[in-house]
Amino acid sequence: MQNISIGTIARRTGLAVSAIRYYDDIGLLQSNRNRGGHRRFEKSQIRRASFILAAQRLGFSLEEIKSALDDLPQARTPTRQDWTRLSQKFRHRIDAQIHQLQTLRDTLDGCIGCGCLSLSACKLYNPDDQMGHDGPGPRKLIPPK
Amino acid sequence: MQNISIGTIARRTGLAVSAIRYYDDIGLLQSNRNRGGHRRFEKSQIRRASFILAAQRLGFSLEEIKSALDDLPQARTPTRQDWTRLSQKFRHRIDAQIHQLQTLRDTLDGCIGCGCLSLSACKLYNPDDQMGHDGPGPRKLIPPK
DNA sequence: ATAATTGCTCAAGTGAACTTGAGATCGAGG
DNA sequence: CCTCGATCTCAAGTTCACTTGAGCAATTAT
Repeated sequence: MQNISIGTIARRTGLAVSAIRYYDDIGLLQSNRNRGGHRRFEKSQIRRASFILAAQRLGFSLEEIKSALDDLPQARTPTRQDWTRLSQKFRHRIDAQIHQLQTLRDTLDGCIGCGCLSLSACKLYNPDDQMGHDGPGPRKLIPPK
Repeated sequence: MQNISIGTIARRTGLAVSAIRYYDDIGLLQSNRNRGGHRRFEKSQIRRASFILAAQRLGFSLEEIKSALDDLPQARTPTRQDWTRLSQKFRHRIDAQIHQLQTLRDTLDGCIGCGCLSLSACKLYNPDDQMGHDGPGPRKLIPPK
């Protein structure tokens, strides 16, 4: 019910105003308009925006983040419990990523020992036997599991 | 001294032929031309290409990878020692990344407990007090330390 | 009441890392 | 020798996640 401006969201989250507008356009954030046509956000959108930032840091694409946020109730303002549930999923993702990196590190240790770096069979280079990829554009850093 | 074709490099590394050409164009890989104008690669370029793939998985940009590879001797074909040195730097990077994620995870644990997810002061959302960023384009996943 | 600031839209641009397509040539197998 | 697949070049297209700019309207501060 609190009506806050796009500038306030920007200040509170560190996002650029243009980015917030973009998120609004693609439906990642929700806003209403006042009579003058300016966006008015509910306070809970700050939390949402911050979540987006945190999720990006973990390698989620906006698309993925959007579908994660779809878990939240749209009818009512999400409770702390709703967020905790989401955060816990998040934690699993972090754990998975740490695990991936550890595997990579161990494999690299092996490679340093064995000098196999040139072999295309090396696990370091073929981590998932999933080398071909799916179209143009930048490659994803750590492939969405 | 071994002359291998672009297709062979592709098969051995899993890279698309077009990607290899691209890497060649930007100087990430080196090739000579035969009389017909076709690229001929030395075998050591396979190792180089594989390294590029592995480094990408860790979040290095091609620019960064290029400068890392500049450590290798250009005069002679890199020895195993040369590669081991490079790989060890690599290992540090992995360790750093794991560490970053662990910090994030611990912070998240704290957040779940304290319910602070909405606060812009939360460390999870302001991991580096470095929220403003530097231009257009996709955000980097895990910012280059 | 008037500045100064903030916000609006819409189209176009950006950077990374490639891919796609057209049209032509090269080279290995039969 | 001929053919078919591999390669070539060059320009243009693609995706993501935004930013920039122009031109104008609404809000807020004085």
